[in-house]
Amino acid sequence: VKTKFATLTDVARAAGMSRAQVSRALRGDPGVKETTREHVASVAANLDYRPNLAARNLVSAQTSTVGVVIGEPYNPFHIQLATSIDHALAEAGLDPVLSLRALDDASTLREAERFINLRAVGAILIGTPRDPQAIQAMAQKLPCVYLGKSVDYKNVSTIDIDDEAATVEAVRYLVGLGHRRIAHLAGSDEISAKERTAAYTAAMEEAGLKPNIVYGSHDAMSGHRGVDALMKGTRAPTAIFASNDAIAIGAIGRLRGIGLRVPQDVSVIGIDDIPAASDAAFSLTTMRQDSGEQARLAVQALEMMTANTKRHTTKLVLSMKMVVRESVAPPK
Amino acid sequence: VKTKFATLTDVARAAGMSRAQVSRALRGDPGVKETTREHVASVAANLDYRPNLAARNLVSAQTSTVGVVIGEPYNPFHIQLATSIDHALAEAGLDPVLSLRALDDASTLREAERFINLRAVGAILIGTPRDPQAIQAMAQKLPCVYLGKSVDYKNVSTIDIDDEAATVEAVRYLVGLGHRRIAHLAGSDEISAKERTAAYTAAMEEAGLKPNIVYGSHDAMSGHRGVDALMKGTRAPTAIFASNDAIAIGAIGRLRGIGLRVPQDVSVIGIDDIPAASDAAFSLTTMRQDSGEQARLAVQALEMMTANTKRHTTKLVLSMKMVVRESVAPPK
DNA sequence: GTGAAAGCGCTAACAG
DNA sequence: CTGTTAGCGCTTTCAC
Repeated sequence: VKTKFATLTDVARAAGMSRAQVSRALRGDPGVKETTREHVASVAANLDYRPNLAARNLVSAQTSTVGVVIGEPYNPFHIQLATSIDHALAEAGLDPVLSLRALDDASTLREAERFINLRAVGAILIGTPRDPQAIQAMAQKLPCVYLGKSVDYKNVSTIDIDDEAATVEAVRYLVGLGHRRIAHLAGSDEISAKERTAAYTAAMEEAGLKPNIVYGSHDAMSGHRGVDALMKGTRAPTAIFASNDAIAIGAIGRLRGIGLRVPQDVSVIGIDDIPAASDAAFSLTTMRQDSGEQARLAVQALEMMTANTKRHTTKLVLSMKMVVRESVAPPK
Repeated sequence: VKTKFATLTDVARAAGMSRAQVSRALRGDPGVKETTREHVASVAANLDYRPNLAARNLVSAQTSTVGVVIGEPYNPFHIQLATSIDHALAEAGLDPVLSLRALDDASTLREAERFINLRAVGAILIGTPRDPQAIQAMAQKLPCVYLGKSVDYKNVSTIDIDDEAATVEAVRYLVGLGHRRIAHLAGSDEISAKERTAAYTAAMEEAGLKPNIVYGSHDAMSGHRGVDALMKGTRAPTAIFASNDAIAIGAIGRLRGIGLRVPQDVSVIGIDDIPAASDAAFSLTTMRQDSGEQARLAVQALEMMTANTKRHTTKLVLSMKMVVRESVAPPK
């Protein structure tokens, strides 16, 4: 049975006062007597009143909706970020509308369309789209905050990670421990992956060491395969710097699979600090990205863009902190 | 700069006709001359017109919004389901509003609240909440379809999986291959996990075999630990029936880690058929849950509930199909 | 096929 | 502190 909802008018009548005052009372507007507010609240509860968001948005010409696009739904770190953003948004009184549809050209535009029709105040984009033009197009239509590595978009606020610094720190750490043969399990053509690979190469050369790179993608399977490629060579590494934690975890699994111990035989270090990294089974040493902080900054950046009349874009670069666990040791 | 959007009135004026007709033209209403429609479309495009969904929903007193709650965001199968539902909904002309907030008492109610205020036509719930009361409460407020194992909720359509049949099929398959020592890596207290464990026990006893169960949870780490528990015993199993693929994959990784080959030394079978299961690195034999079909049926069930005046609930039980890959072999 | 009129449920001035 | 008055942008009868 399609139930009709009680309207403000119903509540006003039942409470014996004007709709305007009821509206104010319900929204916690300052100019309402405390007793009135309580009375209204109880009447509304009795009637099971539900504010109609459509009406509210229509008349106030603004919403509290923020579109959130998850670039790689199967990437645990993206889910973690999305969850953090969800909370950060809620704290700011904003309502996320999530999208799982990957950021390719067509679907991005379609999602943008939807956000616009919803009159969303803006969008937060997680992850690297293949096509920078798609996000650029989206940014033309509503304030966008991009989380993750990106080219220098115009009109887009970005929360970047200092991949280079993190990579250098990781490599130097391994070098400092005495490792000489440090291999790199790289991602593919995401910008962050490329930067990490470049920084790795530079750091190795700086230390007078020869880079050893196996390309793959940012998932566990890739780590698995990467180890196979690495270990059949004549100069097997004593340490592996993985482009992210998923790869690192896949690599650890595979190393053990072929009878190698971590870290006694091979050390492994990753980037991200996904939930699984801290699990005792892996105890992965890694460079932590603070998803909570990124989320908070993203929401803040969005608010800056919407508050001012002139869209004030933010460009931030966050650094990562090393989390030392048990997957790294000096070489034998 | 906060841009104002063009309204229907603007388009109507520019097109030299009434708002009503423009509205019909834009929405593809039948009673509009073809030339008119084209004209309106081009004028609207020129003005970069965006229909205001709030206004539309308000006046038509209905939305195309469907709330979708993901119970376990870190469970790849849930993400897969959510993605399928996303597509199925889009095909039905409905708009998903996703929620990552787990289904505990408080947040469920809060999400329900939000869906109601949005005047969503219904909700699709993925996964097993700890608290059945929360979902029951949600169902009282809007049509709900529950995906996954559940108690027999009233007023909730459910798309169930035949865990028992799938389990029995898996166990019999192993028995048929000659396995006698078949262990079970169980989940925890999710209903589906319990059912699988119960069916496993029954199937083992039916075959005159002694059950061997290690409890854990539905993730890869649990498989890892489960293997450790299993293999240090005196009667190590020749086959493992895992309560889901995540566990199975964790188990395979760990088996290899301790020098055991899969399937030569130990066979492993799972349930779900998550993306990683088909990866060459695991090649996991498993019982497939068809997420696409589940999604389609869920949307269909929702439509049945909203179409009829009396909410017609659906209770479906889907069976799984075995996908034979390379993680299972006869015992040595 | 097309237009005119009448609101949907709510908030935002503006008065008191 | 509270009420009155106007609509927000759109769809929907109901005419023509």
